[in-house]
Amino acid sequence: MKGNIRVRFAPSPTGFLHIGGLRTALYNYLFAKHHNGKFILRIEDTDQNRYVEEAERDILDSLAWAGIEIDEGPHKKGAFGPYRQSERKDIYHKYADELIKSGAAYYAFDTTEELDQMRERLVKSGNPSPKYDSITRQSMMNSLTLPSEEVERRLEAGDEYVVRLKVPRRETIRFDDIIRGHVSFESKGLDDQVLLKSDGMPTYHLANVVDDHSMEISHVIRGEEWLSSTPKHVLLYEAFGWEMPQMAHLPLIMSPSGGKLSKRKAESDGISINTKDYMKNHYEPEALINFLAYLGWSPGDDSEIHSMESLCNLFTLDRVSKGGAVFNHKKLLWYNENYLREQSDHAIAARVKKIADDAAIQEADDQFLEEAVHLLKDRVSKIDELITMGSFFFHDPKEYDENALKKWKDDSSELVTLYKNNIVSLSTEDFKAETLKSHLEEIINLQEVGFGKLMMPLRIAVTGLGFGPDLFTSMELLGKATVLRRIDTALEKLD
RNA sequence: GCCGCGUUCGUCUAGGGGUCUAGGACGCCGCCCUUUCACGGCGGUAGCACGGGUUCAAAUCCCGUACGCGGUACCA
Repeated sequence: MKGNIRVRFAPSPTGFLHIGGLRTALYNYLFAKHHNGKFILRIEDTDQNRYVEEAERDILDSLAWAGIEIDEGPHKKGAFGPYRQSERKDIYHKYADELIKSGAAYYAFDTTEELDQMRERLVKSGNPSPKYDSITRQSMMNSLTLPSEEVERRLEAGDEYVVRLKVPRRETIRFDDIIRGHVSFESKGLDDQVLLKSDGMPTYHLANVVDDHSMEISHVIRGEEWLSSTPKHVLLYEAFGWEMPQMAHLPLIMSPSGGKLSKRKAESDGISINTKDYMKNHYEPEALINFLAYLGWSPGDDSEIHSMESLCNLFTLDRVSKGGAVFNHKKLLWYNENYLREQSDHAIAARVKKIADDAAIQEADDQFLEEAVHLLKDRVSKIDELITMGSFFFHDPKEYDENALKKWKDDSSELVTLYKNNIVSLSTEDFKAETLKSHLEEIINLQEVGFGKLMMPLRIAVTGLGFGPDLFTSMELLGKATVLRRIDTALEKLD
């Protein structure tokens, strides 16, 4: 790849950063870094109505959490600012004027009501997709139909107007997409897209072309939902006489039940849609990134686990697939387990202290916590599960797991009592996993029952659960006093 | 409806005319390990949407059909 690679991620601040948006950002970032290029963040805040105050902050936080570093953006000055479209209004106006002068665009004065009427009229006469096109515009109020004095008068009087792109009547528009190859559209299927809105803001179409050009963007990597408006952008580049950046339209992320991963769909499928939720729910950012990278792309070998750095090295656009990819939450969890397990007990313990809102854990002895983490971490998918599963290391069971209780049989009390009597005389130094286990074996042999007959009730008594880390090691960690106390309580409550 | 883009195991994917009785991963199932739950190890399950071409040969190329998705705004 020759020249300076510059790509941009251009979200509109209308809400929290969508997981699909994060993937688009990721692909842009990987592509940029692979080619030693720049990753630019541009805020596309041209829709005043949908603007959300906290959205920009959320985008920044989410990208930072994910490990995607911004080279230029609203908070990282570069030579091509400003990076917020709302701060570039005069630039768009200048270029809109240029288009009008060259005849590629025109003023239109139609009101919303008039447009509605036009559409209604066309639908009634059997046109299922009414357009403001080369035919329709002849019967509308615009600088193509109105006498120039009238246009002049209206503009001077401050009448509301929009600027529309004058789409040629019959023309085949072709372009090459890195992912999809040759793509072509007929101009007759396009309408005279509004370029400048009556509130003075540009639409996406104008703004994105002007900005990509003036920010010297080399590659536009965006979602497939933009594919069908690309011909309009082609027309714009042609009208300006600018070279168009290379285009790459990414496949969409789909919901397990089908369709674009929308808020509604995702929720009913039990999938979180905002990056923020993954942060809040303590996913490992590396896992999300790795998972997202593989959702629509693969390096072509059998590898699965890659750090961001490694992904940067491997990523190329020609290995992006064309079809939509279904979000597979179980695979995400699998990635999460991988990244969780490769961290040291020490590091995880420190993080657990931070995220736990349990005073007993926050104040726990580091050594003790680390040992607990060690016993637990192979059994959970996410770091927060460690806290719920390991709660018994810090608190006596308040209640006993309903499912586990099924294993508390008629003879359980008797067996547990025998075991208790057996270990009660153990000294603190002898209260070790191995010893605790051999004592249990002693009892079951004596009573001629299976291992589980005693082990399960004992587990319930000590932990309140029917599953978990190795019981004997856990008892050793808990210590004699705690274990005996819990056994007594259980005997009382469950007998 | 129209326009566009897609379609390999349930899911993510490898595959670019012969090496494909289609490879890997997640999931699921089984076995081993563990006298628990997991981890781990081993094995298994399952797929080229359909129909026509082209070719000695097609998952791979072409054309249709079906299905899916996207777009069709003074939203991005």
